[in-house]
Amino acid sequence: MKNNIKKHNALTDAKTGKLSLRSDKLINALYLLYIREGESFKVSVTELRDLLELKSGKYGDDIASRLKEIRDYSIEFKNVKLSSGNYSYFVDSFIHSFGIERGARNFYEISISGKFIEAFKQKMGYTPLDLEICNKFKTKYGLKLYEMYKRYYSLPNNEGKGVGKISKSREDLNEIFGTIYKTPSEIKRGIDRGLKEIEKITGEFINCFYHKGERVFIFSWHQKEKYPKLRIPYKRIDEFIDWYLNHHEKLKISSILKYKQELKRKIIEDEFNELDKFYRGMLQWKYKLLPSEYFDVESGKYSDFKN
DNA sequence: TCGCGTCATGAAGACTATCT
DNA sequence: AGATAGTCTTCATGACGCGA
Repeated sequence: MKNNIKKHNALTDAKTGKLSLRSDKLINALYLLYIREGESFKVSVTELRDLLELKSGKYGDDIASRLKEIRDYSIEFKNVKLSSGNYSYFVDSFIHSFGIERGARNFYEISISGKFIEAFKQKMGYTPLDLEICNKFKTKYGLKLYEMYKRYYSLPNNEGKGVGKISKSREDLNEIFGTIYKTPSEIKRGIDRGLKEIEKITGEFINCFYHKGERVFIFSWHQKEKYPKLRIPYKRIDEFIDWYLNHHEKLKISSILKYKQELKRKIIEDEFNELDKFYRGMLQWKYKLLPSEYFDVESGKYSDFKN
């Protein structure tokens, strides 16, 4: 079973740093259940234990107290628009309620606050997180930084292709971690521990240094190319497929959708033999451009152009 | 050179996970 | 449950740079 979850960015950003590490992980696990089961569900202690990848043992009391911790941890929202109305101020916590039915000690009845999730969804974007990886973290610095890294991983930036970058002030990081460090060096010690752990667990190396002038920590990392074999700009693919279908001798195609999907896959994997011929044709006839202006002989790739 | 703010560092003690 | 190793927080201290 693969426990991939999409954790909302706001949930990643939420000031959950004040919660203990296991409670933070528990939120991730509960969010997975929420996606799977809806707002209310019953879950066994054993299943939660497995989701948290804890060793076998009795965790009933421990998990119960953490559920209470999350239940009591409220977050403030300002100016949110919910289905129930517009609020200038709104306070809620992730767990709406949880209970243990008499005679069913090993089951929790949990109700997640839909309004809370809805309030979070005011913001854009989701961060895909792998619960199995998240659960390997032993330090909250590692976990919080990893969540941040995954969130910002492919964000475009000015540093040129292949590099991801994000800067955070000491105040930002104190909020993320739930700490009150007064100096960069103090917080850097935690960052270093966290980044070291990320490298150990995922093999991904993230660089971090303190920029004295701007008074921010700058995190940077190498972005792997998403489609290393693709030779034309990604955003031109659909346009090119249409061009190809319109300028190719009539094909007998039973499902145009499936045909397009397969063609796209071939283009991305660079298995489409007529790519150069037809892409050059499109450049020439549709845009009056010569491929020599946009074709890099060394890499065999076409760079993008205006229009 | 004095005062000021900023900072790095060590140390102490609290906390946590894990093993037996 | 107790021991232990590692993590985390906080504080005191002194260094550093900068402008007056």
